[in-house]
Amino acid sequence: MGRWEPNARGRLEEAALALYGERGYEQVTVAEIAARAGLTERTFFRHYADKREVLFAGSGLLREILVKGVAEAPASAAPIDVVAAALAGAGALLEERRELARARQVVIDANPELQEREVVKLATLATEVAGALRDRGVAEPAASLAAQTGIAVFRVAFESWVGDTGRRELPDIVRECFAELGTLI
Amino acid sequence: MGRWEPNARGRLEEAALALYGERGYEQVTVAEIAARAGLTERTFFRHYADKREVLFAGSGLLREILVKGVAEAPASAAPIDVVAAALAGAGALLEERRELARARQVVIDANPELQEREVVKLATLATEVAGALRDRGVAEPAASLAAQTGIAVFRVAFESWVGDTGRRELPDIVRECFAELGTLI
DNA sequence: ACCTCCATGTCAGTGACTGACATCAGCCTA
DNA sequence: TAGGCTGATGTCAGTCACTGACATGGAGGT
Repeated sequence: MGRWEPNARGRLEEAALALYGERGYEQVTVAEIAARAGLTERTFFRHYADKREVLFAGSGLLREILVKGVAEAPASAAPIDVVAAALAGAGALLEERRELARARQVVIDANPELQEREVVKLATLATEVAGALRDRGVAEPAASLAAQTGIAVFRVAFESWVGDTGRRELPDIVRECFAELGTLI
Repeated sequence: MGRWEPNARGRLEEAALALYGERGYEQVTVAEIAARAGLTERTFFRHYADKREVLFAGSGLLREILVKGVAEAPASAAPIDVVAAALAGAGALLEERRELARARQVVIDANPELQEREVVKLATLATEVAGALRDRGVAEPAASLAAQTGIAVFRVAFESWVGDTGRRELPDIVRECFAELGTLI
């Protein structure tokens, strides 16, 4: 085995979520998170660019699923349907990690700085989905419009899912919201 | 007259935009902005919550125009059309301040932290537009969907306007993008 | 046995941001 | 007109996020 305990990143993420949940994001110092993970402050910043990022490590996986989902959709599908299907797939991932996703969201909803980062992550996802659509041959501004709109719909669906007590599953809610968008326009 | 030069906020905003433009956001300290405005660092933070916010003071005005536009739309109009019209009105405001808006956007586009804040401001606008729609009797999730979608369209239109060399006017571009969204869905 | 790698530790610094208290022109009131 | 109150600003000391430079020592290869 290694010189140090394995999975430093995982320990940092777990420690951060726990401490943020217990005392609130602002009341926790990076040094405390690192100490709880058995590491030093300096090491925290080698793994995460800043104090917020430790909560958003999972968004890379979401990105992969979305981009892959868009890329692998049947060539005949309309852009907005491609996006809707990919987002339903991403919803399935979150559905699997329901507990974690909710605990995380409670922390984020309690702090404006974290909300800021969350919104940015979603905007980044939209940009990347638009790029994946262009790779399929979708022209601008249709690609950006479909991607931005799709992410906007996903935000609404996610919010509903997190607030819900728990029967309905996220992929279903996503599909319902897209259907409702169709009736709006 | 007062004990100090008037319009401290205006001087701070002007100094910040100039310095950010000259040397880049990260290379400028708050103390330098304050000095250029003939003030101290502490006073800067009495006017703006943080170093970024000085670039976003105008978003309050945009908010008022949007919310007012939504509230005063004819009762018969469909939610998405109400949002489109309000956003075209907001576009007219930016069209008036074209020079300032462009200089500001150049600075923002050069720095991720500022992009972060910008995205948050837009998301906040979306939330407030949704609230204004609900005040008109629009139910959820239609209100949030129309608002989020509308802001998404506005982002696309604004981007096109800023990148454009200058003939087309923002309100027109906004209306065109909404039209194109209609053909997409 | 030696050497290189690399995740981590250590330490000193910069700069954003905050709380507590001081200052003092203008205004209000007696 | 004297005196007190207000509010925008200054001053100062402090915390903490974040960074650069250098040290350390197991693991794995040669």
